[in-house]
Amino acid sequence: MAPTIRDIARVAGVSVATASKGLNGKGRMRPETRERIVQTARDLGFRPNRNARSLTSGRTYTVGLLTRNGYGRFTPALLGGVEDALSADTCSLLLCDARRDAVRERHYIDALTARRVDGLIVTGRETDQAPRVGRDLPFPVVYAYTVSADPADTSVTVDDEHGGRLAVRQLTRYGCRRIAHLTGPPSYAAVRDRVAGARAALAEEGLDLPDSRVVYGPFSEEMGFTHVRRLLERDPEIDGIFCGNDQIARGAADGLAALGRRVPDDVALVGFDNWTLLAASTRPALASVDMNLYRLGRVVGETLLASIDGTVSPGVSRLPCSIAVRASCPASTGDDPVWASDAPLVPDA
Amino acid sequence: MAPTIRDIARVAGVSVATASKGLNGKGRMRPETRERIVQTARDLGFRPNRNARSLTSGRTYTVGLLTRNGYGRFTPALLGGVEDALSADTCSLLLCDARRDAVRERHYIDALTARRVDGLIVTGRETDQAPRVGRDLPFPVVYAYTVSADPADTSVTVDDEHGGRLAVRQLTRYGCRRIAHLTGPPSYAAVRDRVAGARAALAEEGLDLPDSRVVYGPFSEEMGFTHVRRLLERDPEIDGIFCGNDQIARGAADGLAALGRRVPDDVALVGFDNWTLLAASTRPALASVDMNLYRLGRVVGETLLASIDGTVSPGVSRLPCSIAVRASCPASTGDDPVWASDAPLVPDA
DNA sequence: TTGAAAGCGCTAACAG
DNA sequence: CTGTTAGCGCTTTCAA
Repeated sequence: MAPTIRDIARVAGVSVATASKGLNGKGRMRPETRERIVQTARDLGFRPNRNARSLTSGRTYTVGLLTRNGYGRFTPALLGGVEDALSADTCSLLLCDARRDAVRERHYIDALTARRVDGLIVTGRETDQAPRVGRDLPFPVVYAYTVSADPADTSVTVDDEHGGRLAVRQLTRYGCRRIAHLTGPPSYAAVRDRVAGARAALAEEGLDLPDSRVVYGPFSEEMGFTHVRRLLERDPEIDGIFCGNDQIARGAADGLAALGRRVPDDVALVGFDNWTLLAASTRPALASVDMNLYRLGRVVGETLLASIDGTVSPGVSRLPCSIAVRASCPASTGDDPVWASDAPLVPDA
Repeated sequence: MAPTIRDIARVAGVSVATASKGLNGKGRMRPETRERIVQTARDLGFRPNRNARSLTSGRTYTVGLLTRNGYGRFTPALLGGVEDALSADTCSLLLCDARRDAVRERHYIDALTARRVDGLIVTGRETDQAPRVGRDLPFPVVYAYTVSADPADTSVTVDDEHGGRLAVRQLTRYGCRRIAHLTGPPSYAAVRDRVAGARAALAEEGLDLPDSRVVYGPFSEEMGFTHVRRLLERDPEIDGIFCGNDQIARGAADGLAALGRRVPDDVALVGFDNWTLLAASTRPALASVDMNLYRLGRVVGETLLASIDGTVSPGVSRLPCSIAVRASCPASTGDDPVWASDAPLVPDA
């Protein structure tokens, strides 16, 4: 059995209360007494039972992380940020995966409640609004990446519109004038937001993105490969393509190569996600918008800690993206591309 | 404040002890009393405090998951399996990422000890032997994927040698006779084991894999792309390549295309990892060895539960791989490829 | 069938 | 400066 504070007290020849104070640096006592207590604890390998402590303190220093639909490619970076933010307050993370199942989700909420978590982070694979996780929960909740449908909740997500802007700006700075967009299903809020951002950035330059140059499809290489050909057949003047994610961009790069078009000289390419594994392996390497998920995680963690402290900040906040410049759309000279100062400490998969 | 069992007792008009028994279905009591207690608990939204309960029961129904070097591509599937296995015992997962830092690791071990976890799973990105996580820990530990250097510990990992065998068998069944191997750095145990498996399977057919046809390099597309060319220049008779992972295989596929060699007609290709996102997008789609990480996770979870129950099973156990057959090395007719019956419920990133 | 009391490991208010 | 006492929420003998 692990030693308890009573063992420490007995061996150190003091009362339990004194042992407690000694170990926690509270109260006043003779330095030698404290030293003796601490030393005894060390000798016996004493680890105070946090569960017991939380009984009186009311705080468990534990927060739940509920993912609604599995661990995706985005989860690791986010998780890293969350963990770093929480570790500032020595909070631990309790992991739950609801797997798109409302019953499972309810079950996990109950389990977390029974464990008296100090707070909860809810995450999901899409930025779309999702139903809130429950009502009148006995702890604060922060939605990460996914956004709660209830504006009274606190959500922190990515500014996809800004991402779209960045992508297009990179293309126009490189010199592209006739830009197309290959992207995912318009049912995704992220897809719609990126289109809006792209259009806004083009408008600033007096350019446009007509519907004829926007293609929606699955988020796959196949999609990029197939549609880049159709696009260029219909409109051979296209000189830049903003792709909705890196897989599409990779497919487009391969498709352009098959057509004999050079990247970026004939057609420049910008992807989205900055999924290094894919982006850096593409020939040429893909410039790509980075959602800064590590930072998102940090902000989410900090926001939750603030909520636990009672500082409430309801509503949706959207964090800006940055762009990783690579050969598929190099920086124009003398122009500083926006690039995250806080690069992820956690490399992506 | 959340209602306590005292509130239930008071409202239901019984003693705390009776309330406890009533809620837990223990002891004997008049059915109507029990019903009243349960109903009261429901009405007040009572959630028994598990931390308080664990004080007396000694079990926290919480296990730690310590990853030694970040969440990789392999983590999600493994995690899913672990979670499923543990949820059978309603255990929760406490997540920690040591980030290759011994101090961090020690810190997390202490934190988990203070939380009185019932057990610990240690995982890492490589199958290589790694130093054990600590000695005389007050809970059982199971190493997952990574293997503890101490044979007295319990480790569950992948049978890479078997994976190598499967890959080569797929190639020879398709008809390949002159096989080469493009793989990662030989410093990885996985790399060495796969080579050994490949050689063993070839020997069974009276074939061999001379050193001249084995190329070690980084686990990257670049590597596959570059070296497939060199390999075929030196030895144009090669008709099958076993690649150490899917990235290398993808690079090799692209390289072969650039050389004008058809896959699989001229050269068949088998990858490793069955990373669907990559393998299915390659043209042609990649046949690939699957490590069944979801199942590994399940077995790890079950092993840990067994250890907690006192059933000790020290040593290293290695789970077999399976192979996902795709166009780059199709199945020969009438031959049943080995394919996992327990496909991952958790799709990969 | 029910309840009083003790105790799990720890903290905190109050005396000594 | 140190110890006694009470109590956090729950379980578990043991009496009534």
